[in-house]
Amino acid sequence: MVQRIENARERFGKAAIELFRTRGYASTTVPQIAAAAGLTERTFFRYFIDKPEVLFWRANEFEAEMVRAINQAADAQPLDIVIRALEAVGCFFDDNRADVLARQAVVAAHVDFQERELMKMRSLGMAICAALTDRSIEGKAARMAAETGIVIWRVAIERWSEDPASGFVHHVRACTEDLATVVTR
Amino acid sequence: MVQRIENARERFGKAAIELFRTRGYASTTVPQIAAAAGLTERTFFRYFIDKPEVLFWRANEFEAEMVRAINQAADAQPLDIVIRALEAVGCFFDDNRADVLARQAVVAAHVDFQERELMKMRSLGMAICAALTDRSIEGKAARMAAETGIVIWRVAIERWSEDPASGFVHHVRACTEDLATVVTR
DNA sequence: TGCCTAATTGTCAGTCCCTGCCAGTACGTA
DNA sequence: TACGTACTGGCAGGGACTGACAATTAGGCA
Repeated sequence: MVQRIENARERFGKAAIELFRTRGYASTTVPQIAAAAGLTERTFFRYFIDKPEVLFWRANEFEAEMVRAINQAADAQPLDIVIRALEAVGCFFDDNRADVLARQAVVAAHVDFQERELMKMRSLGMAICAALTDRSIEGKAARMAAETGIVIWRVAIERWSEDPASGFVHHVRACTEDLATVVTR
Repeated sequence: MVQRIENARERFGKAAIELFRTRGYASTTVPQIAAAAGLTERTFFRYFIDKPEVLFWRANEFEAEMVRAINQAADAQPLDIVIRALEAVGCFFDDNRADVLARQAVVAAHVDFQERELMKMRSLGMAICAALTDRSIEGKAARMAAETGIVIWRVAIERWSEDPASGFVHHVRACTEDLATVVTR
């Protein structure tokens, strides 16, 4: 009766995004997701701390990649290190454009997901800041570079979503330019 | 038996922050908050869309003040307009330091509140961006100035909380300096 | 082969958040 | 008086989430 399931996390994730897309977030219950994945509600809550987390567990892996990219980057000004790391990791978007857009559509349609996405962004910013200070970059500069990097990241993703022609790196650089223009006056 | 209550929102708010502070967020139930406020659970959910919102309903008033300050500001570069508005509105912090710190301690201690705070920040950023474009500031510059303003705002509040000596405006200006240093390299 | 342990899943009961619905009360207006 | 509007209480119920315990599987070891 009880048998071990391979890739339970992925199965929950795929079932959830499909149900959220077709029926909406609020009218999809956790038991429904579990049934579609061939598991139970109780098991769902063993893999995810709550309902929205089912769409965000990959973000943790992404954060680790960003930290690794910062550690491996050549010495430079703080913000340049962050931007290079963004460019290095961001190729994922160009390679998986369809999946990313589908997930973004679901996230954009439900407040619960937007809240969670903001928390992941915050976590990413703190991780970037910590990685910079580990490179013996002064605290205030590290913090500002991390926060600025998150802003560039967010706006670049937004523009990239609406522009099928240009790659992600292009938008990162364009955003950096716009930011510099606004800040230096 | 049923009598109209004056300032129900404020009563809920005060009762909630006191209970959250003493017993913690998770172990404080909505019926407990309602009882402490002399009202019922059902009425609580008529004033607040959910449990965390009881600590954030003032943020909406604050956002309106920011928009007003931007509308009334003299012509200048986009980011300067935002920063002047922050300085104009931010005196509230110096005037209510004790209350602000008490509320911040509760928010910092519970994830639910941090999520909600990030959403309010996002909403504030969008409102600032809209107010700037209403002043016929170009879209990309408005967006970047708004996002940058939010970063300055967040970091300035953080530093202000830990520094009883300096006023809020001082930290806004210091953050702006740090940001310019990081961006211009 | 058989036993033991750890890890995973299912089952069940229970708490809390939040909502819909109906009834009761206060207040203003005609 | 009659009526409408706004506010509140009470009750029932669904859905999110947790704790405790049982059942199954996988793997190590004698």
